[in-house]
Amino acid sequence: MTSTPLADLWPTLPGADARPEAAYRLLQAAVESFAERGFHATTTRDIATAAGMSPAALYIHYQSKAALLAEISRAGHAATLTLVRNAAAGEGGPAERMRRLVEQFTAWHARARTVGRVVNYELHALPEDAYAVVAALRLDIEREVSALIGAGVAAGDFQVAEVRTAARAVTSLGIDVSRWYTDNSTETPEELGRRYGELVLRMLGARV
Amino acid sequence: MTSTPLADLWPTLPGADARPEAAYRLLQAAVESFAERGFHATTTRDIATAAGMSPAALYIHYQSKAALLAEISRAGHAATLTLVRNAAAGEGGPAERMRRLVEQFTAWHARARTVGRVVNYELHALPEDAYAVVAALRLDIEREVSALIGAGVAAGDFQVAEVRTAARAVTSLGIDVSRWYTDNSTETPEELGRRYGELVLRMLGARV
DNA sequence: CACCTGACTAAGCGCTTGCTCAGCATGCTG
DNA sequence: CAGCATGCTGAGCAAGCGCTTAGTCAGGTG
Repeated sequence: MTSTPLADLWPTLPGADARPEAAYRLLQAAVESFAERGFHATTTRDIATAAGMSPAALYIHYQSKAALLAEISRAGHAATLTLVRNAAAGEGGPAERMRRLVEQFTAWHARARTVGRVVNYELHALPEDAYAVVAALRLDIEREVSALIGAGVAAGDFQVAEVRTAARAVTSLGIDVSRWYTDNSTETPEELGRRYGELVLRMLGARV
Repeated sequence: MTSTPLADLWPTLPGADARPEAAYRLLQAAVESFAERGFHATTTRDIATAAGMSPAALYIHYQSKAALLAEISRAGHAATLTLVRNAAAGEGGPAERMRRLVEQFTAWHARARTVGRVVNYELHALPEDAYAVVAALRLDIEREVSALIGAGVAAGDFQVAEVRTAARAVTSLGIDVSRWYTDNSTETPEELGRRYGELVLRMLGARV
């Protein structure tokens, strides 16, 4: 049972970057398992069994268990950065763009919470080179949010004492959603996004 | 190198609930290791070596590796609940009490970030009975925050659409601090607490 | 038909894991 | 002094780990 929009991250249709259906099933199984039990508590047998194959088949599609994690983390971070960039670069003033950013950032972390957990809470298990790639993406995300808050302050739309602290708070709220959101949560991802958008604008001192 | 105030959680001085110095050293080593690598990536040899003994010595003081985790999680949650209760029950109106709660909650998650990480991100590794104990404490913490927000709304001091969502946001901000705060962070735990207190009051629509 | 390729499995290797146990030193008690 | 409890170690066991290897089989190509 998953509500993770994995197809958004890894195209299943034939194409340049398409991968065999078996490789896709392994990714899906790894995401669910890493999210539920963590990387180190997940065995290659868990992943392979959930994907309907023997453990050896995993190594035809991926170099190692860590390579699977690296691929999930990279794609998840890339998708998040794209989402943030699109929202921040859209139409409207800083407040309108920030509202859209928080709405989508929050909804994504609720909807794709399994990917979100792997992305945010399994960083320490990444091999060094994969971590470097991902750390750069995280920095870009943080900078994008900081820049938008800075623009709002410059325009007189926001009032914050410290831009970096405010940016931390905004991203924190979204990231932590992937930790606590469950299938039983009464709010839909979109409802939660709208409410968080409202809370964040007030937090930033926006005149609404 | 730790700035975790472990002595607050487990008394080292002689007394009713005092434990041998060796048991305390094991706790300290386990907290650091679980926080940095996670429960499953930590070996009993890691913990024992960091505490300056052989792996076998661990089992004189604790039944298992999981029992160590359970003790850390229980004590950490109990301390957090006490902190929240004291802040919420202090002097002043809802806004003043909420400011104090957020300041202390935030500062604790920055100062004791290693304990905080174990408390918030290693729940899935807890044995079932230990998890039940801890889940009850978490519910109490959430209820305490919700009640304070509810009191503020009733008094006309806060304006929030959904008390539960607002409570989630408030606790989320504090919890997530233990994920990102590091020794290199420029803000002291107390500074961060004050800034977060300010942000939260605005988020709750307090007239400040 | 023979031949090849690519996806896959059964079996298992070398190693690490959590944990146990026999034995040793220390220091308290009668 | 003997006797014993306490805190600990060195050695190592059974189980489970990530990953490899040899081989199977379906399907495409000449």
